Amino acid sequence: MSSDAEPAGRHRRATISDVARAAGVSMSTASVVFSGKAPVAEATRERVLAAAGELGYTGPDPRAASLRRGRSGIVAVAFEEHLRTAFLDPVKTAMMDGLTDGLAELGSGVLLLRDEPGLGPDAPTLATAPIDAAVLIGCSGRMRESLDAVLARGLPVVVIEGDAGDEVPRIELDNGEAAAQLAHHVRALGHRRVAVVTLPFDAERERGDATPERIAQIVLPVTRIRLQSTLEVFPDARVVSAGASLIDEGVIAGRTLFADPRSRPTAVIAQSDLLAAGVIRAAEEAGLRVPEDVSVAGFDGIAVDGIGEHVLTTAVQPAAEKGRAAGDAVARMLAGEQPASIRFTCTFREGTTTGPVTGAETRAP
Amino acid sequence: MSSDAEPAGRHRRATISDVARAAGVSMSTASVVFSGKAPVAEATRERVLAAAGELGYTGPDPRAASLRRGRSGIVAVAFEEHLRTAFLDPVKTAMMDGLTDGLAELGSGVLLLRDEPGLGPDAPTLATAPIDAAVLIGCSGRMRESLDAVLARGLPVVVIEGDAGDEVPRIELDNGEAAAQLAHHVRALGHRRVAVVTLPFDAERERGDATPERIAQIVLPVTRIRLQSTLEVFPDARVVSAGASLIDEGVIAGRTLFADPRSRPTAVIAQSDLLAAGVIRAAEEAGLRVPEDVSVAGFDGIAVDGIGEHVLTTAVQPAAEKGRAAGDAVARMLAGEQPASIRFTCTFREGTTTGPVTGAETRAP
DNA sequence: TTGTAGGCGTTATCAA
DNA sequence: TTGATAACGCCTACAA
Repeated sequence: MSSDAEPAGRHRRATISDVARAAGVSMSTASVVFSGKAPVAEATRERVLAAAGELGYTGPDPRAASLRRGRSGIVAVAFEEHLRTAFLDPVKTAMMDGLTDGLAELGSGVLLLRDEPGLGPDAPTLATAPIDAAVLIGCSGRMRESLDAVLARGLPVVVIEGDAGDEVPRIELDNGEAAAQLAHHVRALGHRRVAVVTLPFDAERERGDATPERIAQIVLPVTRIRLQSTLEVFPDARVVSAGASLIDEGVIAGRTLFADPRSRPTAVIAQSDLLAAGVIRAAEEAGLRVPEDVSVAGFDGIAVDGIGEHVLTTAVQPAAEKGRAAGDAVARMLAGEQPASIRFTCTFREGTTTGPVTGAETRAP
Repeated sequence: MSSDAEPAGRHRRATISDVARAAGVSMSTASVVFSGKAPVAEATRERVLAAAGELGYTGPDPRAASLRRGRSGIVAVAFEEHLRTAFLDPVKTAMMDGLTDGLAELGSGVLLLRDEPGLGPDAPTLATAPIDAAVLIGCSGRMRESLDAVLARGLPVVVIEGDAGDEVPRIELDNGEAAAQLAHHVRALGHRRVAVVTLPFDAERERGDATPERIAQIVLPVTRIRLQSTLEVFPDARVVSAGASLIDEGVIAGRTLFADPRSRPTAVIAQSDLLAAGVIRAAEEAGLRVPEDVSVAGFDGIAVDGIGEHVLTTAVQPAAEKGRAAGDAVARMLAGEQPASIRFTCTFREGTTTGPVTGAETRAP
C-alpha cells in the first residue's frame, strides 16, 4: 500500500513532506494549506487535506514550527510560593483569570512555574523552559536569580506586585495610598489603640508580634509598603504578622490581639480581607462585637465567606485588571515595544466592620 | 572587543556552534558540556563555559532541543471550565497541587489550557500546543472533540474524574460507594424526607429543582454517579441542582429547600462541602438549627470556612493524591507503558452536622 | 499558484 | 575524550 512498508504498529509519524508527496504537491504548498498564509487552489487544498487524513497527519509539529518561527506561544507565569498557596488566594486567582484571558488573546498559553529548584532534576525553569516571555508574581529577593536567567535569555519579563529593577515593567497597586486611606479612615473614627495584622514578611512566614528591627527588614514589597503607610498614621500600632493570607491565619493573629482584654486594640487593620475575616471571627470568639467593640478593616475587596452579614471596610483592588494588564504588557514587549509600568488604584469601600470608637475605649491609656 | 563586530544593540543570539568555535572545540563537545550526557575533560569544559560567558550564551535553545529530542517537557492540563472556576474549587486546587508536584518530578511543566475555542485566533489548544501529554479534568461530552485531537496526535492522555473511553487511563473516585455510604448514614439516623443538592448537571449549569427527565440526562459523570447512588437509598428525594460548587450556590439551593416550612427536608445531602456549607448557612438564616432541625452532609472533606464550629459530615477524598497519580500515569505512558485506571477511595467522616431525626419530624407525611 | 532550497539550533550516532 | 555529520520538521524567500 504505502511506499515504505510500515509494520502495522505505529511508526514514524507522518510529516508535511509525506503529505505533500502523497498529495502530489510540494512541501510549501502543503505547508500553506495548513498555515493559510497564502491562497491555495481549492482542488489542491482538498487533495492535501485528503492525503493528510489518509496518513493521519494532524497538522504541523508545534516543536518544529516553534523552532522555525522562533516563538513557542508559551508564556511562563512564575510564583514564588507553592502553587496551592497561590491559588488559595482569591486575589491571585482573579489575577490569573485576567492574565490567562489576556494571554489567550495574544495567542499564548500559560506555563505554570514555581521558582523552587530541586523538584525534578530537569524540571523546567525560567532558565530552560521553551517560553517567549515570563510574568513574575510577587517577585522579591528569592526570585532574583531566576529573573537574571530570563533576562540573560533576552526574554521579555513583566512583574506583578514586585520589584525587578527599573528595566522591567511593573504592574502594581497604589498600596501605599490605599493603606493610608484606610488608616486615616480608622483614625477619623477616633481610634488610637490600633493593631495591624500583616501579610508575611518573607518566605519564612514567621508569625506573631514584630519588632521594629523585623519590620525594617521586610522583604515582600506589598507587605512593606502597606505597613509603612499604616505606621505613618499610627506609629505606635502593634504589628502582628500572619503566616499567609488565610482566614485561619487571621484567627490566629486575632486571638493574639484579643488575648488580654486590657491591652486589646479598638481597631485592627488587616492587610488582606481574608485576614480581616479571621480577625472578625476571633473577635466574636472573644465575645467582642464588630464594630461596636472593635473595628476591623481589610484590603483587597474580594468576596469573603464566613463573616455573616458583615461588609468589610476595605480597599478594593482591580485584581483581574492587573492580570489583564500584565498580559497586554507581555504582548507589547513581544511586539518590540517597551511598555511603561502601570499602577492601579484601589477604591476605598466603607463597610459595616468599622465604626467610631466607643466612650469606654477612648479613655484607655 | 568581540571578534564579530556587534553594533551595540542586540544581535543574533549566540548559538552552541558559536560557542564551540570560540572555544576551539566541536559542536558536539560543547553540547555535551551543557547536557552533561558524556564525560568532558575539565579543561575543555572550562574553556567552553568561558566562551559561553563571553558570548552571552545562556544554554541550549529549548525549542531546538525539543525538536531534536522529540519532547518538549510540557504537559497540558485542560479544564472544561473557566480557569477561575477551576481554581475557586478547593478540590481542584489540591489536585493541581499534587499534579504539578508529580509532573515536576517527571521533569515536566504544566501548561494550563481551557477547552474553550474562540479566545485568541491562534491560542494554543490541545491540538496545537507543544506538549508531550495531556491531563483532562472533568472530561465530559464537550471535551470529546479536543480529546480526539490529542489522541490523533498520538499523545498520552490521562483523565481525572471523567470518561474518555476505555483506552484512556482514568483517575477517579469511588463516588458511588461514598455517596451511598453517606446516604445510608443519613437513613440510619431516621431521616426519610431528604433533599439532594447536586453539582451542575452540565455546562449549562442550570439551577433549581430537577425533574426525573433532567436527572436522566446528566452529563457530568461525578454529578450523575453520586446522585444515582443517593437516589437508590432515597428514591423520593427532592433534587435541587446548584450552578457551581460554591458556598453561595449552596445558600441559594438551601433557601429553595427551606422556603416552605411544611415541606422542608429533615436532611440535606449536598454533593460538595462548599454546597453543604451554603446549605447550613441558609438553614441558620431560616432559623433552623443544624443538626437538630436539619442534618446536612457534604462531600470532599476539604477545610471549609464560614460554618463556625461545625464539622461537616462528609466523604473525605484524597484530592492531592489524585493529582499525583495522574502525574505518575503520565510518566508511565511517556515511558511506553499503558497504566491501568486508578480508583481512589473516600473516607467517611461523621461530623457534627448530621444527627438523628427529631420526634416532631418523623411524624411528617 | 506552485516548486526549490536553505536554514532554524540541537543532539544522536558513529568513528577517530 | 573529542569531532564530523546527519537528521529533527517546518517555513519562507525566491524563482518559475
